[in-house]
Order: sequence, then structure tokens, then C-alpha cells
Amino acid sequence: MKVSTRGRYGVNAAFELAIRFGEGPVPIKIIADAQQLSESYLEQLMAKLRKAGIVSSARGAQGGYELTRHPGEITVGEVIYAVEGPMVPADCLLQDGRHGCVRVDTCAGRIIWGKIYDGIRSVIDTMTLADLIEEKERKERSEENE
Amino acid sequence: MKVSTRGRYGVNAAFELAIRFGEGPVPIKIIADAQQLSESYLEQLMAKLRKAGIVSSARGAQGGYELTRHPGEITVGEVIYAVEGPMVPADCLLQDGRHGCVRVDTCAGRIIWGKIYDGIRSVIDTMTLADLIEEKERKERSEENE
DNA sequence: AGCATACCCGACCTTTGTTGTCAAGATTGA
DNA sequence: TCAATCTTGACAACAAAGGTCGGGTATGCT
Repeated sequence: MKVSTRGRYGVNAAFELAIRFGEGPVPIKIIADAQQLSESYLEQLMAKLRKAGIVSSARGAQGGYELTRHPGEITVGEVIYAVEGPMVPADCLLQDGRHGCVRVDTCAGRIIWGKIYDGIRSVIDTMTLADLIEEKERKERSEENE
Repeated sequence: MKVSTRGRYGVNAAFELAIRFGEGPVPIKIIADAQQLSESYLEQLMAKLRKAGIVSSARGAQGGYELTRHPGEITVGEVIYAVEGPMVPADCLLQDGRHGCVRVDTCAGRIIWGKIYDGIRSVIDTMTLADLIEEKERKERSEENE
């Protein structure tokens, strides 16, 4: 039960872009350095974010990536969904309506996975990148007072 | 963000044992048939459950597996933990106290993963195998009335 | 022209999922 | 008691998916 590295790096990268929102395109190298991960891998994630319309890219010198919308309008869920697909703990929850699991009657776990799924979504679908920035700043302030 | 097959099969198997609690050892073949998965793979999961003290095993004819405690005293979380390790969405949440992530200050995701982790645990640590049985029976009753 | 940067693609390694093979222990029936 | 049979236990082999990296190409600024 892990968030894949895609999800983790993706959120971290989006967060980095959120901090720099409004400063123009940010090259991938900057993000990779800040988050200590390889440029090659990050590129693949940025491609997914671009295809999902979350970031835009600019080639050439002074190019890079930037968010297409204000950080307050992008939820963490959107980012995760873009890089690693739905945050559903078990595939049988995905199918529509009555045609879920082949063995609905014997699959006890569905009750559990459903509850977990609801819990996860209530977190990631309501929290935006702007909220993340705010929480981080609050945390830093409280640490200064120690 | 998936529960691995280990977790899913593990919970399903434990659930099957819970239904048969008190009837003596249940051979792995019965469980594998009921859940439609291979005996070989299930054996490996049962070995983990045994090492975790959740089930006991008896060899030879009339042997099999059974729960060591009443289904009401075994949480789903225990089972999942035994077969696939902690349900922590990101490893950096695991380390103790202040020594977590090497880059605590740059890791925005910790806020998110922490909230998700709390949500998941509140589900799986409170729900027991007996609760699962009860929920399933309730579901079946409501379907009869349709 | 030259440089900085995104973009595409393929190779490799690690982890997870899955199945099969053989050994070891316990019960049953003669 | 002995042998046949049922069952778990350990381990190896393989396939599939995810993660990681590097090289080469396209594009656009200066």
C-alpha cells in the first residue's frame, strides 16, 4: 500500500512549481535539484502532467515548465491521478455500477477497500497546492518558536 | 496507490477462516477454491500470517489453518500488516521522530501522505474480521429485499 | 552559430506476482 | 508397526510491472 514514486515525485514537483508560480518557466534541472531526483525520470512525469493540462512547457533557452492554473485551483488528487492513475486501492472498485468484481459475493475486501478509497479521496481531492504551501509555512513558523 | 495482491488475498483468506472459525483446521485448498486463487501463492501468504501469530497450522491429514483468536479480536490492519508490511503511503513517514526524511524541509508530500496514512489506519485498525462478516450479512439481507 | 532546454526512446535493474518441485510431518487404516 | 495419504513448509524459477538512467533529437532564445 504505497504511493508509487511517480505519485510522490509528481506531487513534489508540482509543489515546487507552485512555489515559483508567476516567475515564468522553470527548467527541469531546478526541480530535480530541489527534490534530489534524476532529471531523466522527472521528465517522464512532467510529460504526463503536461498531457493532463496541469503544466505547460516551453522549449529552448529560458524554457521550462509552469503551472497552467493558480495553485489554489489544482488539487493534489489531480496531480496524482495524472501521473499514476486513480488512487483506487483495488481494481474491482473501478468498474461501473453492478459489473464490478466477478465474485462480488465472496470478496470481503470490497467493504474495506471502499472505505479506504473514500478516505483517501476526501484528503487528496480537497487539498490544493496552495493549501500545501500554506501548511508548510505554518509548520516552519511553529518550528521557529521552539 | 494499490493494495498489493498480497494484502487483498491475505484479507480474503483471513475472512474465509473467520467464517469457519471454530470448525477446526481448514486446508488451504478450501480457501483457494473459495477465493479463486492458486494454492501455491496462498501458502506463502499463510506462512506470513502464521509467523505473525494470526493463524496456526496443523500438518497431515485433517490439518490446515485456523485463526488463533476470535474474529472479533483480529483487525484487518493486523492481517494486512502481516502480509505486506505497514500501510504507509510513503516510507519517509516510518522513521521515528525527528529523523524522518533527509529533506524534511523540501518534502511537501509528507503533509499529504501523513493525512492519507491517518485515514487508512482509522479504517483498518478499527475494523475486525467479525465486523466484516457482519457487514457482509447485512449487505446480503438488503439485497434479498430488492 | 551556439547554447539551453524540452522531448522521445530504448536498455537495464529491482520488486512483485505466480507457479512448480520436492521435502517433512501427521493421521489413518490394515 | 508399516505404508499410504493428506497436508504444510521451504525454495527455486519464471513472468510482469515499476523504477531508473542515458543517449540522441528537436526546438527556440541570445
